Amino acid sequence: MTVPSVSRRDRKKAATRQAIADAALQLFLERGYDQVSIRDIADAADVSTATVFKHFSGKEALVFDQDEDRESQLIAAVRQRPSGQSILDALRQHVLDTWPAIGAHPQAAEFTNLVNSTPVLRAYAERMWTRYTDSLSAAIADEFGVDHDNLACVAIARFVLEIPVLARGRQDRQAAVGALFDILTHGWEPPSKSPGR
Amino acid sequence: MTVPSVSRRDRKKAATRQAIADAALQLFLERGYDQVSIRDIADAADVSTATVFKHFSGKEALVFDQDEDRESQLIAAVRQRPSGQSILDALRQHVLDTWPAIGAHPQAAEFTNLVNSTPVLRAYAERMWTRYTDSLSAAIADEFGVDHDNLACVAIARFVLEIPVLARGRQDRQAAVGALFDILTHGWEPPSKSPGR
DNA sequence: GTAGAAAAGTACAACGACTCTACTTAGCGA
DNA sequence: TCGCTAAGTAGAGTCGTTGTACTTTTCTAC
Repeated sequence: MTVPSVSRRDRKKAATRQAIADAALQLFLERGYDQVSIRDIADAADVSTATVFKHFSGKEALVFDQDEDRESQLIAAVRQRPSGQSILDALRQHVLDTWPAIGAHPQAAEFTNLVNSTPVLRAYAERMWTRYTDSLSAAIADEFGVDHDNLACVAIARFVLEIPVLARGRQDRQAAVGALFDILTHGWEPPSKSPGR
Repeated sequence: MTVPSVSRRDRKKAATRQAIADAALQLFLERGYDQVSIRDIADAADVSTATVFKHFSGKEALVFDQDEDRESQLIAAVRQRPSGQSILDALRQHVLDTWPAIGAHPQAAEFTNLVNSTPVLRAYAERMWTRYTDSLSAAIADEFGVDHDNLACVAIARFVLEIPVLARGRQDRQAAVGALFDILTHGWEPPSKSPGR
């Protein structure tokens, strides 16, 4: 797939990064996040601790390796949506489309468990999404020709970005995403008792 | 006002806590959050660093001193609402009622500026609210007799708790809170161009 | 009042995340 | 072949935070 690395240097750099990420993930899954120090990871990957921080901004970033460019995809989904489609529908479709890939990991279950059972990782994961509130709301505001800090735009951006967080861990994520977008589209309705969970 | 401290010990304890919080706030406002170490604060308050952590769970908690018991108030607003009032209306009223007190600080402007210009503090402030998602959603679910992890209940709890975050820094917070609750009640509507900001 | 429990505070050492500086090494381009 | 640059290393240092063992203060019960 994506192998734009031409030079040997870039290849080696990527290899080092990968070695660190792999070592980190394995150790985290084995012992738990708090029971693994940066030094442990550096030793396992056979690099110095300084090198770890050359590749990753902090310990939490080691867990969420391929953070990718969610931001640009998000903006594109709004800007390049089919004419006539509402922004909320475009975002709903985008979330439904790009999401299965994330759960396709080999050790998805253990990984989810690791994140959910480590408070600092839960917090980091939530921030990964809400970090894009500003750029998403700016894109939405542009579509309507209003100020970037328009309250309705900031609000819907934030609410939409909460949806992945809320849907995580649900048995039927597709249905959950749909229900959450319905709340934003039509307003909240009290739950019905019978269908339960 | 609230002076339930009877014993001298409790009074002294509260005094040292206050001394630490005061010293911390002053230093933070003077130099900025990152330019002040725990040792600086401890020295200014004439206590040891260990004492600082006896009173506050971490450096960020020094900024948000009177965190109070927002949680119990929130639950009470749902549980003890007037009969016939919807949960969303009860929460809207609760937010509108209990909020002016927070902005009544003497150095409110500088304080807001401090928080907004320090990423770690922004993150902490957001988490202060969303931390109560679980208990609020449980209370809401109880009102309807559904499971605690009912999606609609978790979602509305989370969205409501985002409202204070979204309304912070707005010129007319009351109006902002109202508009945000309207989104949750009736669904999102695209912004109109003319009224602008 | 005084003894002793209980809590607040201190000094000090330690750990882990992270940064900085100066140095070495390896790939790249001429 | 000769630098230039970027990757990596070693090692010391800062800072937040915790744990341990000790002193001081206050409360309580005799």
